[in-house]
Amino acid sequence: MTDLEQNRERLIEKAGFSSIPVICGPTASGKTGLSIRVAKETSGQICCCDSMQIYTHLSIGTAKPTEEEQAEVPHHLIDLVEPDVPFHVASYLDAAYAKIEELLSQGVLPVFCGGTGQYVSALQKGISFVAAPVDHDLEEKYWEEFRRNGITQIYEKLKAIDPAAIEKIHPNNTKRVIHTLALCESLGKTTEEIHRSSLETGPRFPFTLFCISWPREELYQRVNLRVDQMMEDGLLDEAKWLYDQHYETSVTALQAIGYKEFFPYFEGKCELSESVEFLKQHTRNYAKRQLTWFRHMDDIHWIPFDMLKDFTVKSFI
RNA sequence: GCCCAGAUAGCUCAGUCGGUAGAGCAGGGGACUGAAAAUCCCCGUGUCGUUGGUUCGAUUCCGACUCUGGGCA
Repeated sequence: MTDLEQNRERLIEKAGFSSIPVICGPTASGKTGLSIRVAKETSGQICCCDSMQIYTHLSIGTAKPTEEEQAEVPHHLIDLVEPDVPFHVASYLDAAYAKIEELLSQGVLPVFCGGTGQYVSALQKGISFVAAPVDHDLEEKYWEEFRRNGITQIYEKLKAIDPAAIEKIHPNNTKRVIHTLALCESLGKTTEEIHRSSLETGPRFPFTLFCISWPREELYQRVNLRVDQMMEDGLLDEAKWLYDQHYETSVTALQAIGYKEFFPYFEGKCELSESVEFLKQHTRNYAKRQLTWFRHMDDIHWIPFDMLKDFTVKSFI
């Protein structure tokens, strides 16, 4: 019996459902509200699946569930680390699997909710990341080389040790070229070998994915309105706080949409209204990229916006 | 009222020494195995303001008109 089958039986026995629901959707699609309803319907608790809500202090801009929402249903996998602590998919998976175990031991169904396609996908596919992290110095060495000589030699080097990887990575994608090269060198394997072994164990738990869908125009309107609401809720102070930390530029939290857009304003380089427009713009762009992830995921159930209020999860899980 | 500069893609603008045009952004599509709210790839027909003239041919040159900036009264 595989891990997946065993865990499915445990899930049924402990929580009364045969799979873990995952509420996906682009930003501002209504995931939080739906996940709370699903959690209530199943007496479950919510596990966030979001690469920015895991940071403390970043709350308004990341659309983290509010205190009131968290009071309705317990939320997990948010506020895991300070904004300057490195965090990534592998760290997320460790935390997620631990939390699932914890909830199951209490007989509680985890209800996942989030918009980070990479995290959702890693859960769904059951990707195992090897414990040894990539040699940071090695990666830094290649960045240094890139700054001196450009990407060509680095790209050729990757081509020599992993010709198949080249097929999938565009030379302009510096970040990925360098990371892949450092990864292959650190592990002494090709990406194909790394991918194969990462999928050997298969999915740990059965997940059932849902995605909320809106007509594009309406979704963008919702994004614009939500940004205005965030401003009323005090986003600017939160962004100022982050700015004032003067973290190193490599800190991931500084990439969060809803913060970086205000930095030029704090530096007197643009008007506040311009920052707000950029923020709306970037959020819309992001929503589109999220949809690309979800559209191409296997076995995902689409919930049209006008079916949202009648949606119940029981028949699916 | 006069003078000057503009008017070209949804926006900002480039360009065509006369042979019907292209960048950035926006928008659309896509990729994604330790930064992923990141990073990267692909997609450009639009009465070239209106109207006369010159010309085989005008978005391009010339005139008038309209509108928008700026200046002078």
